[in-house]
Amino acid sequence: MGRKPSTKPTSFDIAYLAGVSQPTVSRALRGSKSVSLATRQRIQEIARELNYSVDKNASSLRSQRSNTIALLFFEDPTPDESMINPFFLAMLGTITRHCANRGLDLLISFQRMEDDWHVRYQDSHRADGLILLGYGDYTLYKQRLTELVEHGTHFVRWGSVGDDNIGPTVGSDNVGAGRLAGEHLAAIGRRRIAYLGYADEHYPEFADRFDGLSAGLGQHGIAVDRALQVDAISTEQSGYAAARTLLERGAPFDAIFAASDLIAMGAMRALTEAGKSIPGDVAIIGFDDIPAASLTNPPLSTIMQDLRAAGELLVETLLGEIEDRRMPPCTLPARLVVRRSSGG
Amino acid sequence: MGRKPSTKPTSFDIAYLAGVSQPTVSRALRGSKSVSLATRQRIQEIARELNYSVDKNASSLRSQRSNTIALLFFEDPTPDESMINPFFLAMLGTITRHCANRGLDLLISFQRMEDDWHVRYQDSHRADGLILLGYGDYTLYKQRLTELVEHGTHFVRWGSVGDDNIGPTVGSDNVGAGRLAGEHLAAIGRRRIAYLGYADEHYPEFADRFDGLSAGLGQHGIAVDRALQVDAISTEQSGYAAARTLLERGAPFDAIFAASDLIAMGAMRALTEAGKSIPGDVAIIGFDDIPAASLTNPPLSTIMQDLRAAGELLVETLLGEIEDRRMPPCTLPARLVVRRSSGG
DNA sequence: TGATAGAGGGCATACGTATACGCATTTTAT
DNA sequence: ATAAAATGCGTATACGTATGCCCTCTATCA
Repeated sequence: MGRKPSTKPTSFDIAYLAGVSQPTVSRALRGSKSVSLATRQRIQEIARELNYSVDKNASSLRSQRSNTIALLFFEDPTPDESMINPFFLAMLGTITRHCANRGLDLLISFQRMEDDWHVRYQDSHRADGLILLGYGDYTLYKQRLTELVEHGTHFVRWGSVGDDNIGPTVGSDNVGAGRLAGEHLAAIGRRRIAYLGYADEHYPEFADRFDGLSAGLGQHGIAVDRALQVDAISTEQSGYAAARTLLERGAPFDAIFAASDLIAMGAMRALTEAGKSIPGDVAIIGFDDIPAASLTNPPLSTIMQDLRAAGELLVETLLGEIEDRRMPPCTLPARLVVRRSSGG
Repeated sequence: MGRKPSTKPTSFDIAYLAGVSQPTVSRALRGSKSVSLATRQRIQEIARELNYSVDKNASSLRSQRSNTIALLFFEDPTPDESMINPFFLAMLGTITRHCANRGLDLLISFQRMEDDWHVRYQDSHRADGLILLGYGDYTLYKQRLTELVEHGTHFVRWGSVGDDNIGPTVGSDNVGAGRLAGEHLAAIGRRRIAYLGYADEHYPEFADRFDGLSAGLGQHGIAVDRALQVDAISTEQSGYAAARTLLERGAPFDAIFAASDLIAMGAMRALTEAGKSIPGDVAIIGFDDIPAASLTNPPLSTIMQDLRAAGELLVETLLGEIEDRRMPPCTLPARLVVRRSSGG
């Protein structure tokens, strides 16, 4: 049945019909001022009639610009290979949308850390730049980032915004967000606050959140007890394990600030199993506001990041890198969402 | 022939170093048998040393094949624009992975139904074909699919596999899955089974599930009461509304089969508000096994589709279209996952 | 021995667009 | 009035690869 009857029209076909040269067609379709308005309109009209569309490969080859960016995930390997942190999946939505607004195509890959991202994407001219997402062990991928910088690859990453960033970085104000959590927990009368999540250089974002928590509690005269901090990465399993460790340590606590919602959800499971009531015995606050956060029992208080702004800023920052107009580092505000898990 | 080491190496540079012609380099790198093994290896070695990578644009332009496919979402507009059904997000994972295995790049867009997909992707040679995902109103996008077919666009869609498919379609055995649900509910002693979800041509997958349910119940001598069927689309809000409608109708029921997990979750909220116990008063089964399904209270029984096979089959079927070796339609088996919401 | 085939690789060219440059023809400035 | 600048467009070419065709050389076979 219905095969393409005629061959795809080119700019030469349009040129012929319009009685001009091919370069004029090219200029007209890109809206160049050096083609008279009348000619431009005539050409665009013909293009529309022919259902013409610019060949992306030829265009990119000639202009050395693909108007495409690649989105890559940089996460610690998990047992369930195909699981991506829901938070980043949500960010995917805002990124695709903003790319569409800017006329960019988006290439995505869920492959874990690879040696040759720059080769696979930038060097082959598939993409003009990369967006790197994920909560991964920073000490592990620092090296890789350094290589990207040295190679001159254009990229931007989501992470902790600080002075020692390797490459341009976009992220939330994790310290401020941690402070919000601390102040809220203090305000509802909690005094012995546990923190589940790494608090060191392996996960700088988590460390920032911990620092913010300390600061927030400090304002209320509460000191953080290091015995109430347990390392965890951003998975439900890890959160569960961390909470069990916390319980086994025996030090009393009446609240938990988890470095991510997945951790918080794992902790809730452990607490429930241990017969603790939430928020009666232990108030809990998570981080990210993933869709599942409002479905837990009780619904989880959490920190909501500005996904929309994040997506836009990532894309804009990357475009800045590509077009050689570096943007100043900046950090996005986050909001506290109080639900029942912290006695809202 | 002095080449500046600073600029990106081309196949000519390699040819010069290897003392052969550029076409030979091209052949060697693609593993052509018409280049001797020795020459091939020498060329590949040089390419590695130079960190050479084939220019994707030039390659695609010349060969008229981009080795890229585009993934597009076809869903009913929701108030929250950036939300994509979690089920399809999960499928995204298996699709990206299989694309990677096949050496394909994946372009994604969350834009809703557009008029010019074929123009934007296939006609411009950005992609060799399209994958269409989403639970959308079939009567609305039928027309669009027909246009794609007439235009000769290569695509495959996820949906209800039947005889009257417009374009190649891949999907689960929705009828069989519905039957599983029906048999299970009958087996645990339920007799008055409600169905939440469209059951007509607007949502053929949902209709298949309903038909399967009827068949499954029929085997146990139970007839479905049309008064216990309420239309719903795949959102939590719609599920909530449908359950409220069901309650208001007043007809007694002791089980609900929801056409999707989101619908089921909305229904659970409505039932809980109405003071019904789950599964005591009403057993519930959903469909999709989204991550949140195991987090509800009680955990939701559901139908698990084979996401891995789905991703692979979508990609392979599309490749079949592109390479002009059409694959026979086939349907994927689904499993029942019993959790507490159906008294497991 | 001459005809033949296959292996290995070069030559020329096409893919479709964008852009530096040049050249008339106007318009503006002097 | 004339030089200078602007307008509007054509000419020529480059982007980097893949492929059809042809040639050479050796091995094979009758």
